[in-house]
Amino acid sequence: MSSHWAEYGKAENGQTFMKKLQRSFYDRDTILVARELLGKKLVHVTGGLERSGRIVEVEAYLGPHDLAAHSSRGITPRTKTMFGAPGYAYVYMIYGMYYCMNVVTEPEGHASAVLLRALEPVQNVWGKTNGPGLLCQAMGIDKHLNGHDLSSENFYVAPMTGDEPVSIIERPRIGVDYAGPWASKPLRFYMKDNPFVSRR
DNA sequence: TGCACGATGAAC
DNA sequence: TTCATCGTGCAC
Repeated sequence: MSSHWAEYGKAENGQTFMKKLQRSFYDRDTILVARELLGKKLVHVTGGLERSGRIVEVEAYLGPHDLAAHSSRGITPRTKTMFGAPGYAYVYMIYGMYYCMNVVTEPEGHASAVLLRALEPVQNVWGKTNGPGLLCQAMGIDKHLNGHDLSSENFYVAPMTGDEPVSIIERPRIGVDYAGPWASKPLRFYMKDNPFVSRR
């Protein structure tokens, strides 16, 4: 795990005061990445304001063969990011009023991703974060961040030391009833008893 | 060029 | 259970 942490932000005395996940973290099995994202911290810096939240709920979308995944319809202008390299944000508009944020996983062309569904507020987050649309709203995430590199300085995921999830619950994904046999697969993961998950 | 429908959230 | 609201994908 620690090999996926990139140190940055060296102080003048040589001390490292921050770490973040690097591309190798995302370039692995999607279910593994999804589970390991639980407990990590999503950070977004805009206009000098650093907002962050602990990831407490995610969903895995495995690739074109996964009928619930956007990539199952092939490469389109929207899904282009999902077909790209790992470690980039896939952000899209849903229902004409909300944005959803994913993290692209596995090697380029694999077209898999992890949807971030809920956060526990950590810093400078005021609105609700218990749902994919709400967390984007509260974190100031919108379409201009689609395709954004998550190893960048203003938008990334970092470990929260000594804050690993105790127990992970697996359930079918939300809102994918149309996906036939893929609708019931347990690809939604959340931290047991966490009050910030979108649904129980 | 038109149209049905969402990886949602909130109200009733 | 219904509705707001509009980009996307696919039919015509």
